[in-house]
Amino acid sequence: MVKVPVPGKSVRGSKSGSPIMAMFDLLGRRWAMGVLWTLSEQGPLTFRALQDACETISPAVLNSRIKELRTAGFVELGDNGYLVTALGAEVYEALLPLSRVSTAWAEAIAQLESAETKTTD
Amino acid sequence: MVKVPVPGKSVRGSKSGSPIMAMFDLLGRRWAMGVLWTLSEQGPLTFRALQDACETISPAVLNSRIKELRTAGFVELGDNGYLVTALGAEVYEALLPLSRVSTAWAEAIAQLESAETKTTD
DNA sequence: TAGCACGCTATTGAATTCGTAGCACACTAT
DNA sequence: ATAGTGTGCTACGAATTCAATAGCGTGCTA
Repeated sequence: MVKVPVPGKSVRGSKSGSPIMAMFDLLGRRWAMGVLWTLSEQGPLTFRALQDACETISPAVLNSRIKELRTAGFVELGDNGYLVTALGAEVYEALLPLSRVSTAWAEAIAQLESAETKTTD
Repeated sequence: MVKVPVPGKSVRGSKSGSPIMAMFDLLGRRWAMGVLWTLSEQGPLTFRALQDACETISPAVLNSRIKELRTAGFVELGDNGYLVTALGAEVYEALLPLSRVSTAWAEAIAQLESAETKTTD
């Protein structure tokens, strides 16, 4: 039995189960976004290939996340391994802006650190 | 001492600390996205107001998330309570597409359930 | 001095995650 | 048939994280 957040049911952050809060509950778990991201970028991957791609994920957690993402309808198991569904691809697309911001974030931090080195310019 | 993922350092999913993986590590924690979302939508909120807005978050976790989000530079404490920074606002904007997808997701699930009721149309 | 609201911490127990080992199954080559 | 390999996946104990509640220290008001 897997406990997966579903929009419409009570989830963390919303007793009414507003879709965005259900999404946050589902994706706000360790590795959830990373697995979806990796699977979207590196095409169909077997369980072990996916595990390798995630570098440090344990099979237990990977299995949990896969079950959750499959229940949510974001991921499915094909002949060549796991792959994202059409809906999962949409989620991936929705994550792209976050990637852009993360780059800006990294640059902001890099500047902060170089500023520290020269005692605040 | 707070352990916050930072792009460039080793984070979950990437030893090299790729920005997106650092972002996933930071936002992929319980309530992280929910707090940022709530704060972005409901303007400056005091600690307790924010806690109420999140319905079921405990002060310990809220405090942790706030510290992490402040360290990341997404949130700051102003005169009228906590509010998102410019960078935090960008993250919120980047989360908007996810909100749209979550609605589509909710509709897909609603259809699945009504389909179940009438034994697959 | 007694309330009260603020941000926040301490504590204890539950839930989640981690890391490792290994199972059951299928396919292949010997 | 038997050994080897790769598959998805599970079990287990330890470590980490989270939850729920109580309460601290401060500043304000009366």
